[in-house]
Amino acid sequence: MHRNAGRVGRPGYDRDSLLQVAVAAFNERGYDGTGMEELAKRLGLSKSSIYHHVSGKEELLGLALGRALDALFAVLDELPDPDATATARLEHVVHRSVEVLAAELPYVTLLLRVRGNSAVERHALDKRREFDHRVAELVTRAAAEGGVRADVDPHLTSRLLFGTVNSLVEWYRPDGGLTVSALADALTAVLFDGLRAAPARN
Amino acid sequence: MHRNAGRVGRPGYDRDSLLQVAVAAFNERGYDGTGMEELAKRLGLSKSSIYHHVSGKEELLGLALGRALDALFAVLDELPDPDATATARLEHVVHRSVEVLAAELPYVTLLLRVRGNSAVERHALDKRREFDHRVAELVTRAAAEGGVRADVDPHLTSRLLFGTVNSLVEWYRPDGGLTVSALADALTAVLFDGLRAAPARN
DNA sequence: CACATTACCGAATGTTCGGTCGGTTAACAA
DNA sequence: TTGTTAACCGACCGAACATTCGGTAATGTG
Repeated sequence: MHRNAGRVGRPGYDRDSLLQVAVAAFNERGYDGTGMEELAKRLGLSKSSIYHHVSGKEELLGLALGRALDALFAVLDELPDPDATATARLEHVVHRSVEVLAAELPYVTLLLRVRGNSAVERHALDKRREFDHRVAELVTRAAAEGGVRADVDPHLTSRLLFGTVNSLVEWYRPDGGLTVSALADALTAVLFDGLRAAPARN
Repeated sequence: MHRNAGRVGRPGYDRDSLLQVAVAAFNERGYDGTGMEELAKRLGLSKSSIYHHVSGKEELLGLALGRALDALFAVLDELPDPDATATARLEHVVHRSVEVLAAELPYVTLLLRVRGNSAVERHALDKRREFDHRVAELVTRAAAEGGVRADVDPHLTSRLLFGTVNSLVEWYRPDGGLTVSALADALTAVLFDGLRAAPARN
């Protein structure tokens, strides 16, 4: 829990392990519903000691949201196979997003609950909109090349797609016997080939 | 806004229109992030006047959650065509849930964000679990009769299904040019027949 | 051992929170 | 106009809130 080995001075928390505990609390009680007292109790620290590590509650939130956003944008920036169709690339982005969501579950969970009550939150919302926009572009290209059904608007498709992906944070727990890759496979299978489909046909 | 015509005494808010304003505020800033002062400002009332209509903030929440839950459970209790397959019934429940979600959007939105910080919230969570359980049963029966792909676990299917439906509250707005029935049709089409599918084949 | 460095704590700050209370104001009915 | 009913308000309360500050405790290093 306390992991700052190899440094000078009295040992104790580093920012990352502190952040981990804080984010867990934020996710359980909500950011506004979590007091610094509650964080202190979980950390086994006094309230005032937290301010030695971070400037305040809001910085904790900012660090968490930044981590989630970085991980998600990294998926979009993975350089695609130059020969791949937009449809294949879309499928890849969905698949990888599920993996990232699972790997950074608490941070992404917090990100998806932000409402815009402060500058930090509004910045995160802006970034999310940028992400959505880039996915919608990809869907549009996939629809144009005929890889995705034409009777549904690409923007709607994009929202359904990532609505489903994002909804995973509401129930998925990595220790529940369902592996990340199995989950990602099932999700892409259902979304791309349908619930009614016989074993896939790609 | 003030609608209590035909009664005796000084006119003013009734509980329903008050609730409507409160729930809108809760959805914008979060329940914990919304103070009674903020509610008073939106209502054009003083803080203390709110307590003339409801016992407190928590009753407001309880009324809203109850309304959402009643609407959702009513869908499950709609008596099915006795000849219908479980698959058809499942599709109907999904379709109707989208309609209810749209009709009671602010209340359902609030319901889906509850974290369990109080007795009222925990009761709502219990009810939601009951709802999920009844849907999962339906999926299991649909899978048993071969109407739904067998290579995905029914519980997972159920979660993906309602994950997608519930994610609508994050973006759907009834005034956005997309009608409820068009939305429900697109959603059921994508989920049951897949994103890749040519026009349906049921 | 002493020194620098880092981690931590108790007590207090001003502010905001949800909620209470006694009294006033506006409507309708008689 | 008077009585009844319901709606509303300003002032206030204790508790919880995030944050500050002066000081103390534990470590690695010389």
